Amino acid sequence: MTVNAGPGKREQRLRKSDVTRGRILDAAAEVFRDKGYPGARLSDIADLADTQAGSLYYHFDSKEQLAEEVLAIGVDRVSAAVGAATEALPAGAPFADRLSAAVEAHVAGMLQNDAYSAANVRIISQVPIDVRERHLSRHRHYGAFWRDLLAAAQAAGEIRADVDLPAMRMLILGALNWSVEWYRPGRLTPQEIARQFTEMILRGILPQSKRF
Amino acid sequence: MTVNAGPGKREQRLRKSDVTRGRILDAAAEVFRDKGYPGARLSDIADLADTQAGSLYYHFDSKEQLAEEVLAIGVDRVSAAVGAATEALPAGAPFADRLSAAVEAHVAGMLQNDAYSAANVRIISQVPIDVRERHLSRHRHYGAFWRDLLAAAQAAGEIRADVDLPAMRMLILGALNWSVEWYRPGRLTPQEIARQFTEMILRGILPQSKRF
DNA sequence: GTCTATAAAGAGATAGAC
DNA sequence: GTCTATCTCTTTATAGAC
Repeated sequence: MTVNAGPGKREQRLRKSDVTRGRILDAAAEVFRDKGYPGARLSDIADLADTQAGSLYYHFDSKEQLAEEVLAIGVDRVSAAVGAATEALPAGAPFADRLSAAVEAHVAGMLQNDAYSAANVRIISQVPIDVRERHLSRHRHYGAFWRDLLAAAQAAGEIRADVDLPAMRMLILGALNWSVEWYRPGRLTPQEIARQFTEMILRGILPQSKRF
Repeated sequence: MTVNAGPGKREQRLRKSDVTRGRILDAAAEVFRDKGYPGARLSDIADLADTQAGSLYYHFDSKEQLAEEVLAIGVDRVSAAVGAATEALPAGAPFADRLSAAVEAHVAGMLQNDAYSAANVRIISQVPIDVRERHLSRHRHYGAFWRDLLAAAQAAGEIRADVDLPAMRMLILGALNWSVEWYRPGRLTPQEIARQFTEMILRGILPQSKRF
């Protein structure tokens, strides 16, 4: 990061502009998550960020650009969290542990961290086509993490050979992403949800006696 | 159904009004599925139904009412299809068969039947609160089918006792509903997707040697 | 940098002719 | 029953004061 002479003080000091910009982005993520892209009004975002709709345009060019940044942050954060969680495991850790760590980090991103990752899954299919296209490379990057994780595991004999990996990836990510639609704080915690999901994916739900 | 003297001909004959109304509903389901509730314009729906935006109001009071009927039809149809598929099985059919039939019927509703059920999952979280509340009883009715199916199976020892049933229901329905977001005709057919999902849920993905 | 005011466009909904 | 025209309201975006 380049040193910045700054407005009076030393370097490092956050400019007021950046703070406000961040507050607006946070608000946008929350509103997008709750109302979707077309349903989110700039006035909703401004209200939540304690400013006026017109003032947003000092920091952002358009609603589209706001969505684009929320999308990027959302996938980057969940990607980083999931990557960090799996890389923290010992080198030769079994697939079951890797899956468990990845699932738990992804669920946390959806349900208990900031709103960016949940907003991402909510609005990705609703934003204008050009925004979605510019977002595609980041999206694929995260998809590749899962593809690689599963491919390595199947190659190592840790996933049955007859399991279709794309279907498995969609089952897992679908179940995780859908949690945004139904989860409300109360019964199961995000960690418990992650644990239950991981166990079902690994072992299935049949009792020993019925396994085939 | 009451006999209707009709406009000239005998009873039974579909009135022109009903045909048009149905065409508009079909169009609305498709547009809602593709653009979400706030993103769908009445002009989009009118275009697809080969009529004018203003003409919709002869058949429907408002955009909300249109959404309400699409929601109702969507859940009723998938509910009926899933119910029929499971009831077609022999009386004491094992849980694996019941689950397989239910999953296949639900996936078909999402991916290859008309657009109503897919529209339902796309807009349910986006419609005005009062629409959602009026829809709730139908939604719960379908939810109860799955709750009962899983509860009976666990009571009969066909699902491990330590599986959390609400989590299992959300895993299954999440994976199935999310297919609306990623599926494109091409590689796997809806039937193959259903089969892969069912197998993973029942058996998990570990090879025999790694099972625990 | 942020505000207020307002322009410009788009959406749902209504009116009245046919 | 459907169309065209239009009303009204909302929303994104811009302009200019402070």
